[in-house]
Amino acid sequence: MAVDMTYFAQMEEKIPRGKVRTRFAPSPTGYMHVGNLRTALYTWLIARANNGTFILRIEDTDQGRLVEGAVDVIYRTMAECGLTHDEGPDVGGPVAPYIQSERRDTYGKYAELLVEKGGAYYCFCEKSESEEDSGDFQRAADPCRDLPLEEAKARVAAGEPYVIRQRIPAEGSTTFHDAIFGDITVENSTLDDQVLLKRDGLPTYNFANVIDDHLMGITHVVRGSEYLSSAPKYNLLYEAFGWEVPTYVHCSPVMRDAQNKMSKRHGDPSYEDLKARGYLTEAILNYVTLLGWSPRGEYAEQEIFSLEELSRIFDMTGISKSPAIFDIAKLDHFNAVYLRAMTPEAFAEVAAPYIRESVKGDYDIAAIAALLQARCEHLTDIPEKVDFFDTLPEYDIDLFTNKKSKTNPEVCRTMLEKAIPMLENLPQWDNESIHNGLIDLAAALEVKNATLMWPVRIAAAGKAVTPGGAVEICHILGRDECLRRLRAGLEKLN
RNA sequence: GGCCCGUUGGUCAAGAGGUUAAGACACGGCCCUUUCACGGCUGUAACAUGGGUUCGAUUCCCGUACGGGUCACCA
Repeated sequence: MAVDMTYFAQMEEKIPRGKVRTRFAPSPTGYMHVGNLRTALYTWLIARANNGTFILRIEDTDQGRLVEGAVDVIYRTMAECGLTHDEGPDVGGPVAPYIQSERRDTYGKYAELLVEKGGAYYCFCEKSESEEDSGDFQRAADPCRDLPLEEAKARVAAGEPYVIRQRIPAEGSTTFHDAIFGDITVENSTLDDQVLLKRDGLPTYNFANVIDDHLMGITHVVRGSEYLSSAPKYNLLYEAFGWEVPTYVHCSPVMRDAQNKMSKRHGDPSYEDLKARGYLTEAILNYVTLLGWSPRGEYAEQEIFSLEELSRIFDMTGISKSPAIFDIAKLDHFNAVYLRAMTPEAFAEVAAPYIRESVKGDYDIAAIAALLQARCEHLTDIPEKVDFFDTLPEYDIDLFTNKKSKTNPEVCRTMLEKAIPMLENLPQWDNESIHNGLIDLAAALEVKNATLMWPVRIAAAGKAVTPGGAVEICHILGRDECLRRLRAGLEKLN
């Protein structure tokens, strides 16, 4: 059988060269795990930091695991995060198609090419499950390994079922280089003659990966460290084809605790879950980037980075070798930092829907948002904090007692008796007027500010802890509602 | 079990053969203050372990322990 070399030559010609090219190649399983997101992020950053090209490839060879709508989740998440791709199924590109199921024919051709080159062989053995864990692993001496090629081809032609296996050298060792882990050497005798092309004619994941990465001109292969052990086989494959080996960048996993990866099974949050829990995309990306990577040089002390900034300074040598435990408390901190850094207007805009969850009344939403900005770590904290605006909660008279403010029910009664007429007669109902009115009153009464402020705030809000103090709450409530509540509080004290 | 990888405070982490071993989160204290926050200051807390090499190792080498990964016609 003559192998059609023009096909391969054409494929080679299409490969773009001279620029860094990276790819994110998810299987469409329906979720963007935090670990996946981080891999996508690092992959994208490597491309951007090197003025390279970032490619999205969908690896859907496992038909059994397909999940409806899963590809959309990927597109949506990538777009939302700003991880724009230059080539992909939706935008096309010079080495299309970018969906593995549409590249099916290619793999078989390359598998046969590899057989011709001696790097693989036809295997007719039945798969055996029996000899699985027989203690120490010994590479099975496959009888088909030494079958004369002509004979093997004849059996193939006769319709006998077969797989194509990689021919691993029996002796020697293989060394490959990883950008993070350095040189790693393994004995070839510990490597398996892995299946490249399955009985059904479809490629195995490892094989499809090598073929696609080469044909797409990928220069940096970024992936999880679970593939570290199979990397030597990849190397051997590239060598057998006579192809240039890409730079490997293996990333250690994101863990939920010291011994388990983050996983959906354990209920660990995906990107979408985090969004639903009130985290900002920017905060998630910033935190996730730093989980397993740290900047060097002049940026070594910096922790807050925009994606744009990262895309300029990201340096893959800062990726760490050891696994990192995901710490939600630290994410909380990043989220809080991002919330506080927003302009009041921008914050009001994102906070409004959450405020509206519990505030239906006709209140100044922007004013409420202003109180919230420094006081929440998640947007989802908001509804509970502002629930007192619509309805004054039932509250206990004990709330009027506060040691630090030097208040007790009697004192509070006096304070409210004095505050109510003053507030009734205030010429203006704004923060400054209310503030001055109360401060002046406290001075006139010769009590500390807190002694007066405390009962006013308690009566106005009915809660021990509120976003904002007496002044702001009175203002937002409006004079009528505020006075109604203060009178009710006084009533309670009488 | 074989092979591969990893191990700096509770967490993320910087770091270098000689440092008072950064910084951030969390935690404690203080200040500010109209509650709570924000902000400011401050404190507790770490080089897994045993051998080498060296004048000197947390840093380099070897072993051990612990943890992870991998050993599919899954990806």
